[in-house]
Amino acid sequence: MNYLDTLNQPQLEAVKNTEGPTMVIAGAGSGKTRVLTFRIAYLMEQGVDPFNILALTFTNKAAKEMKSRIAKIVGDSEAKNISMGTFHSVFSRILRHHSDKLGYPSNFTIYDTQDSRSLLKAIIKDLKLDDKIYKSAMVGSRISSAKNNLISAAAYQSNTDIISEDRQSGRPRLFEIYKAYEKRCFLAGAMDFDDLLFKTNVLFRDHPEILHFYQHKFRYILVDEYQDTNYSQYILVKKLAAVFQNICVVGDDAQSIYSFRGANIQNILNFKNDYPDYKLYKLEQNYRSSKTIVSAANSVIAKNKNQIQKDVWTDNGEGSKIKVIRTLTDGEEGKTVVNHIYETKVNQQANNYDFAILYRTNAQSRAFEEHLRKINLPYKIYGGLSFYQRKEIKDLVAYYRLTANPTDEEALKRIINYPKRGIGKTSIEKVAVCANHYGVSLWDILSDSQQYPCDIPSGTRNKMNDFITMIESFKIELDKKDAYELGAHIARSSGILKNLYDDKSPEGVSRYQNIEALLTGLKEFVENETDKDNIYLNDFLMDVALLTDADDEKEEDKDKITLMTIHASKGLEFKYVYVVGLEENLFPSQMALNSRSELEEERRLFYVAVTRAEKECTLTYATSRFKWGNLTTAEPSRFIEEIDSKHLELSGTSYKGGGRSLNAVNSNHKIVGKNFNMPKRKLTKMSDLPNGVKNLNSAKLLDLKVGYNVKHARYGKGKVMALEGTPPTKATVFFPTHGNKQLLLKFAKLEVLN
DNA sequence: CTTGCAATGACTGAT
DNA sequence: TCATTGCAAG
Repeated sequence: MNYLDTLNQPQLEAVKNTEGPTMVIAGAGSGKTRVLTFRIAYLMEQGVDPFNILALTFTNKAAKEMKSRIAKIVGDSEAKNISMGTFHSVFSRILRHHSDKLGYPSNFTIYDTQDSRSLLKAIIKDLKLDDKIYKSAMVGSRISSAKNNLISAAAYQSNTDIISEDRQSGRPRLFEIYKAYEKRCFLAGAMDFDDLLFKTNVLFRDHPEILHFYQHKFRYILVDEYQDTNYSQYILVKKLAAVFQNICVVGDDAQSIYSFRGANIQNILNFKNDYPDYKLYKLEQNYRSSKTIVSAANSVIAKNKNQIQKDVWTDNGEGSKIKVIRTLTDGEEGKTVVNHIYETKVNQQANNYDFAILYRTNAQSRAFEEHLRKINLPYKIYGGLSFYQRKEIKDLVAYYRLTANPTDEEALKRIINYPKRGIGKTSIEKVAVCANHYGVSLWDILSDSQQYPCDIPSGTRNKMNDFITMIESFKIELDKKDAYELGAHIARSSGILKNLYDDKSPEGVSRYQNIEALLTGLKEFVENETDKDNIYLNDFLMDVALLTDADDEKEEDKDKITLMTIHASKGLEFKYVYVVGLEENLFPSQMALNSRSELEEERRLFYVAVTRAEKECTLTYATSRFKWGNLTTAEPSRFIEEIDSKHLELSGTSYKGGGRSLNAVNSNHKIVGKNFNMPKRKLTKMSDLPNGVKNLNSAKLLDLKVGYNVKHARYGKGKVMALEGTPPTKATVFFPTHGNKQLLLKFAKLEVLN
């Protein structure tokens, strides 16, 4: 069957009308990704060269998936030539080609948020400003939003509105910080996330021939999640599309949830002004969710004033009502949701990957983790501290970064005394003062003491020289050894591996394992890249700053329950969705209660959350919750009341059996029910669990039945004779060599052989 | 310069 | 609650 036959009328038209400006307004679950994918495949079938296609997606993962789907239609070798990825990754690649035009090295470093904050702190200190008033996070977001609006440090300083804003907020010297930050980043050969877009704009502005080249290269441009683009991104797209105007933007104004990082919902609303002869397609049929869910979501989003008129509907079944569950504490919320998941899993024969727990803030994940661990349900947390943000990983990567780009100030500061080599704070401070004085990088001061004399005691000077020599010895290998060889060499020679190996604490062991994992990743990276003969460390560094956990999902992580923020869940779908922490001041967030527009964004966020669900959506809240260590009381979120009450489960069976009392909601949806009487069970603290228990084939353990053959690390093979508890927590296992043994499943690390 | 303990402030969201 | 920062003592 032709893939086009699977599309409905508006989808098909959106795919086949390939020429000229096009806007696709795609309601939640309306097959937006399919349209994008098929449109690209169709373009190629019409003879368009993949080199001429640019597709900007919201995550690297989305790009990867889309590419492989396109490859299935048009073939691998063709698909891989499409320029597809996030704004940041696509434009960082372009910048690497032309960085000399901006005075940057081609292997410039990408500073992540941590690096950027740390540099800001240093600058605030240098300028002798009060770090209580000039908080790095505050200053950082101010600079970020300036960049996203294409305002350079110089422009910032001469913008009277901005300057008076800063004066009024008591931070008149903010522009000085911005100036110093811009300069220090440049000296370090580093760009932050916003620079990747900002500098590309500068490149296109100052070098028309380069812009011209890309305007003609990218004859067909597609932008996903257009509602979440900021001004900087908007201008980039507009410039690139100016010649051929074959621009197709896809989005949903109702799902615009990133205004905090500069996204401008007006971009989608103004498309018609930018391209008056544009074609508009509306995808309104939802294929994802039940009627109840679609209708409930619609009833909520209708409360927003500012939106493009559309009518999302579905042919799917009615589905079950949306459950609202009240609990007394956040801990109980965790337990209730996890038990609910367990029962649904058993009753509906569902997979782990069918479930998602969505929350407003990362800090909420804890209670759920704790209970999921307790009954051995495998889960995966997205967001929060990603693998690449862990200290030990950042340390090793800092060695790589410094090797590739010695002027990288943040990398240098991070590792010059790690592992300890006797170069302390005061010495580094001295070097920093010198660097400022000469207007060069820290590395220049360290490596050229003749040209940049700096009063440092000879003992310390020697240690510094040793460090410099070491980094330089790595540098020589940059294009001799491949990424894995050099990476492993650095890990060994720097002393990091030994340092962590000697640390026998549980944290130390896990750090060592993480380093090993990074090296394994490097190896895979080298082996998977088949296009080139050799993969060097630079290739790896190129986008390591842009990688997130979601981007390299491991095979063993596939069948796990998903825990993530609602922001991170955009574009995903799950059979069973739990939206938790529905409390005033949490969701909607306290910070969003000041203005209508902020509250509307929270509401869109809630809309996104509910529309992730296919079959069932459950809303929970706790009447009290720990915040910063003390208990605070909470009111249910206004969003619960905003759902048309006919879709809510007012009372009844959200639980089966156990004779527990059920939550009840009266017709005014004031929640009057009692909390559950939870089965009493000794609680095990997370810290009590042995290392590595978390992921240990717990999926299989759940389904353990009497008669199964299992394997125990010490006793060998055995047979399950009896089980206790639902879910099973304890098992009696007969081992031919040791007889009957009572085992706690949590600890026994049984391997299921059936 | 390093170590260990007390004080402190952070919880929106993320490429 | 937890992780980072500041300070005093070795």
